[in-house]
Amino acid sequence: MEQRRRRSGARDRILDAAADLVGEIGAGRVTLDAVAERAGLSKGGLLYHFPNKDALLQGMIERMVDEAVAEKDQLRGETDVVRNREAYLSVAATLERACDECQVANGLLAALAENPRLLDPVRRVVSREWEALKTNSDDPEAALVAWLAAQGLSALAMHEISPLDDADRERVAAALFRLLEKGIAS
Amino acid sequence: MEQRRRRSGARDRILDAAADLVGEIGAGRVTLDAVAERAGLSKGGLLYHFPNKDALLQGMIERMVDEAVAEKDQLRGETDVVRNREAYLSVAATLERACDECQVANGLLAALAENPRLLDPVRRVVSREWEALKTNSDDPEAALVAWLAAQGLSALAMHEISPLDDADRERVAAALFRLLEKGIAS
DNA sequence: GTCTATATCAAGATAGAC
DNA sequence: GTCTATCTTGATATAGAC
Repeated sequence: MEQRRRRSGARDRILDAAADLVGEIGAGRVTLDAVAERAGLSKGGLLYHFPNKDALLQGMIERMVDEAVAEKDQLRGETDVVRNREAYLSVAATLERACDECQVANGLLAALAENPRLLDPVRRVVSREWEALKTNSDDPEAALVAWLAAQGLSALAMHEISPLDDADRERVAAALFRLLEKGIAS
Repeated sequence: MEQRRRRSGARDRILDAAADLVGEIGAGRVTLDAVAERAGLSKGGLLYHFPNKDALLQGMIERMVDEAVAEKDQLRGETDVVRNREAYLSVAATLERACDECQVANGLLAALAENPRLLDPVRRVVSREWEALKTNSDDPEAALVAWLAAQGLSALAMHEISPLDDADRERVAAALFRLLEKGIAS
């Protein structure tokens, strides 16, 4: 009974394949056939796990949101920064991710292309983060600006239009952390 | 010969219709039939102006980029802020737009869904802005952070996942302008 | 739980009339 | 410059065997 940890095996393979394909050929062009082939099973097999395309996209989004939240939570346990803590965690998590595995992007884009309502889970998380920042930050202005900048970074990377090179990224990271620590000058 | 100013009339009507539809039914579901109907002509007529769907999407993107640039240029003539001027103009333009007519969003999303390469014009403009910010700003750190935050605002609005209410928006605007004026505290 | 069909349908694109 | 066909393709989804 070793299969408690992986929810299904095939399920995750399918989601991985779908995410890859969105990145490669564009969200609007991903087909069930292609996903099935990439995941190493037939279309019939795929449709057993996800009865239709919306279910597949919904699965991508949900896994993606879960992973992003988990990432931040893990960081929460590893860091001892206390000033503007929530904003720090968000910014650090965003910078860390760096779009190596930009599945975040892929899932989002696919959802947007097919059905904007699939973004509801993302909407919820973003809303919750924003409220937390407003109420729990030591310096809300700095926290909100830094968080928005991190969102900007993430969006640019996601759409693959980011003009930042590595040096830029370091520079921005330093600036954001300084902003969170010191605030905006007065 | 009064038709110098409007490039074709029908052309713009088609682009408007396409942008509307992307917002309403999702980028991946826009069809040439639907665009033609909305624009008040037949599919054949549409295909005279845009020989295929990629050409239509390319048209949306190009018009969108042109308008954004024009908006910023107009603002350039109307404002006398000098400190971190380029960043100020970008931030102000972003805040102004506020997504009343979020065609920016629509064009982008449609392009992403169908063919990531259609974003090349956007890539160019973003890259140019970023370089300008790095070299021409009085306080590059503040300018880059503020610009990124504006990009974040824009992205959130574009994907319709923005958690900001009107009060939030004013608060953020004030913080960004203060950041550009005063810099990050040291 | 996974496979092979195949039904069904809609979309993009073409050709040629008006 | 715009229209009405029509062609062709490829995608979702179903049914039922293994």
